[in-house]
Amino acid sequence: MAAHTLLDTFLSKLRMRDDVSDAEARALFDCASDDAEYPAGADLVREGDRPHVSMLLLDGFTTRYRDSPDGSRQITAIHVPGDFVDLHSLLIKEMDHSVGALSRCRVLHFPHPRLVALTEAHPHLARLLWLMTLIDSSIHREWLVAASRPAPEQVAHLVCELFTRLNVTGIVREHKFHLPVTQTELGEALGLSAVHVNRTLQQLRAEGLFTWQAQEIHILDWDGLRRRASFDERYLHLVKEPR
Amino acid sequence: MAAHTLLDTFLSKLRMRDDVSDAEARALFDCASDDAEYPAGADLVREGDRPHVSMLLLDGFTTRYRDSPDGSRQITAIHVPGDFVDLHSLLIKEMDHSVGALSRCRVLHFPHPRLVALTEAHPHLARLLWLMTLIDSSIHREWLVAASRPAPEQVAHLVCELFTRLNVTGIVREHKFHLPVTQTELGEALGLSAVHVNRTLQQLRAEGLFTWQAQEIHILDWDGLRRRASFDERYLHLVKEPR
DNA sequence: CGAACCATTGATTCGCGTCAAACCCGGTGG
DNA sequence: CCACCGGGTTTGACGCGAATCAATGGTTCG
Repeated sequence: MAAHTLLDTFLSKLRMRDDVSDAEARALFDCASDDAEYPAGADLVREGDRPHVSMLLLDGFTTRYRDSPDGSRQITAIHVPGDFVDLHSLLIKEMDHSVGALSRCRVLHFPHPRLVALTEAHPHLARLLWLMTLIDSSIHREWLVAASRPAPEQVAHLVCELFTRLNVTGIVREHKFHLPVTQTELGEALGLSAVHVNRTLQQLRAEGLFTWQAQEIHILDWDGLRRRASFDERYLHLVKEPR
Repeated sequence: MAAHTLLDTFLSKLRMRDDVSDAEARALFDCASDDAEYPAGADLVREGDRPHVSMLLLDGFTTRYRDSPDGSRQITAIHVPGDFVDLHSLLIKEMDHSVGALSRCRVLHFPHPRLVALTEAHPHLARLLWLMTLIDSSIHREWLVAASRPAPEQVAHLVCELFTRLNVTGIVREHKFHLPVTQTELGEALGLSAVHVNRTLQQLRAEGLFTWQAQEIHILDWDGLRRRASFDERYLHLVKEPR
């Protein structure tokens, strides 16, 4: 599949938030250069790097994370196909965290000079890219809110979020989707130990809300899960309006 | 003091990250409309609002927060003089959290239509505004990392962050600064109970790192505090370079 | 067929929440 | 001037959620 076919996923995410003219879409496509592939476990960017391209995730899953000197890792974000994984490096310049591949994944490069030129030529499109980073920020806030709630709520909330975000990409079918995240990694994202994650998953399974086996999530009771997680998708801003 | 004198604080924050031409500074100044004042405890914006202006904090302290149905409150950010408290509402449109005043505070209004025009006329300035929201995002990530560490580290880290951010504004003198935050609010920011915050503060005081009495923070041992908090200010991106 | 990784389970410990009460303070009003 | 009050701080007792330590299966893979 050609890279710019997959770019459509990103475009559709933009178009869920505002109209994007054909000219803008073309300018965006023209902005991409080559693509690259990484095996599971590889780092796409590392803390301290000064990338000269931003990467759009075409296929696979990635995390943003920070390692502590004591060996623990905190995952601060999970990215799904169609997300920009490090658009912020365009302006932040020096990475303050790393981006790692959860699965084999493919990315499309957007050289920074071209992106800068894009913001000059297409201010509206620039605002939409800005918006996408603002939504990332909103997700961070939501994780902060969730962080001080009991483990079952946290896990349920993350499942709700990923389900909702993946629904947009067409990856979900029949309330089932693949998520290449181990229980250890889930713990790193939520600030829980792998042991406790395991017990929490068992509990939620027993409640009949969803199953999570062999990296395959099956949501059995969406409304119940939403309630369990106090999930309110407004923070994802899946609303189309002039920006 | 005239409002645009205080706007200089914001300008100096921008200029710590990149050059800002006089023309750009003037365009920014012209973008402001009127100012407003709020008493401590008031909300500047509420979840669900659709503001038509963004507010620059001239004086005082504010929080971003979300209230849960069970009555608990989670503070996701603290803003200090010279910060934009809701620049993101420019593109996010519908607020997904509230902004409350920790102290009496004064803000300067920036009507959204003018800001949009600004992004069209001054792409570089637009990128700098974007950058400021990216730094907010970076702070969120740092809080996420800190959230899964023991209480004393968390508190120490927040003190380090605020000290560093306030240093830029000239509010700090002799390693002392005023911070209108109660122990309850500190708990709401860190996801700790007020009781535990109290005991944690006592412990840190006993360690001789800093004192926090009557909303006055006095840092006694900056290097020790940094070490205790594993504080690395790189995430605040206080570096000047072309953006 | 071991090595490595992941999921699972049990036992124990500990950080932190919760509940409850006392204390300290500046502000208010009789 | 003192009784009163409310918000914030402080202390103590108690219990729970989650970390830690340690060990056992299950799988995949070289």
